[in-house]
Amino acid sequence: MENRLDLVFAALSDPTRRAILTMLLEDDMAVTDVAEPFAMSLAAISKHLVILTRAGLISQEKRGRVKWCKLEPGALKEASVWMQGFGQFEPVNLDDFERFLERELGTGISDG
Amino acid sequence: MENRLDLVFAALSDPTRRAILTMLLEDDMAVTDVAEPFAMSLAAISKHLVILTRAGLISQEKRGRVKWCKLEPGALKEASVWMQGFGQFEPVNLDDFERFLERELGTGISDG
DNA sequence: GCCATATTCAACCATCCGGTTGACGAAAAA
DNA sequence: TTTTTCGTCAACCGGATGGTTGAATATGGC
Repeated sequence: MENRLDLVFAALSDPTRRAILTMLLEDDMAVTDVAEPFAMSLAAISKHLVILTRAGLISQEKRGRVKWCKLEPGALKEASVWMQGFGQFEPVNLDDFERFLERELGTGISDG
Repeated sequence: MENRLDLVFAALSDPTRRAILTMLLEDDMAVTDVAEPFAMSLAAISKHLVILTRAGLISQEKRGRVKWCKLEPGALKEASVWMQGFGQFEPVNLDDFERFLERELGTGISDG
């Protein structure tokens, strides 16, 4: 009886996966290119992408032999709704977000 | 090298823990009272509360032999900021939230 | 046809997670 | 002081998670 919210939050709990989402904000990417900055095997990244896909956070489309990964930010909405119910947070500005991105990018990525 | 965000999202990925947070929205509660509606042991709930505490989502204060649990919604803010960066979601209304609460309360709680 | 590239699959490993039970310690009640 | 209540601890269990390596499966290029 696994909830969509379970899958989304579990997917977000890993810094590698959050970093992948962040990269995909920029543009769609092939699996190999997603894997490039990380100090782990392609197979490991492939598994992370499965988890993100199952959570609905990304979609993957194969064109030729290349599988493209695309961010699906809508899946975050449900989780965002859930969270905001607790804090009645004011709308967030993007400067805050960028600050967090910087901290995120400092962790979980080996080079780049 | 565990990130605060890791802990918060991991804590939120379990429906029992989300239900506990929802209960604490109402009021502070003793550990035994938190455990009461769930079909699992007190020890299991105690572990969940440790995880929520480490994530900063609740605080616990012992008065006499009773340990009180208190919601700390501020810990959600960082995670909320992170998430909103992806979707530029419009501010959420509380009707949406209540709808999700109903779905949440249908899972993970045995009676009540 | 043959080789290289892109990605996944399968097996394996160590660790973590969510639950159990039973023992324990501390505080309140009798 | 004895007993009950509150909550955690310790040991254990099965299954999930995050990583590895090597083989397998497409697809594209020469």
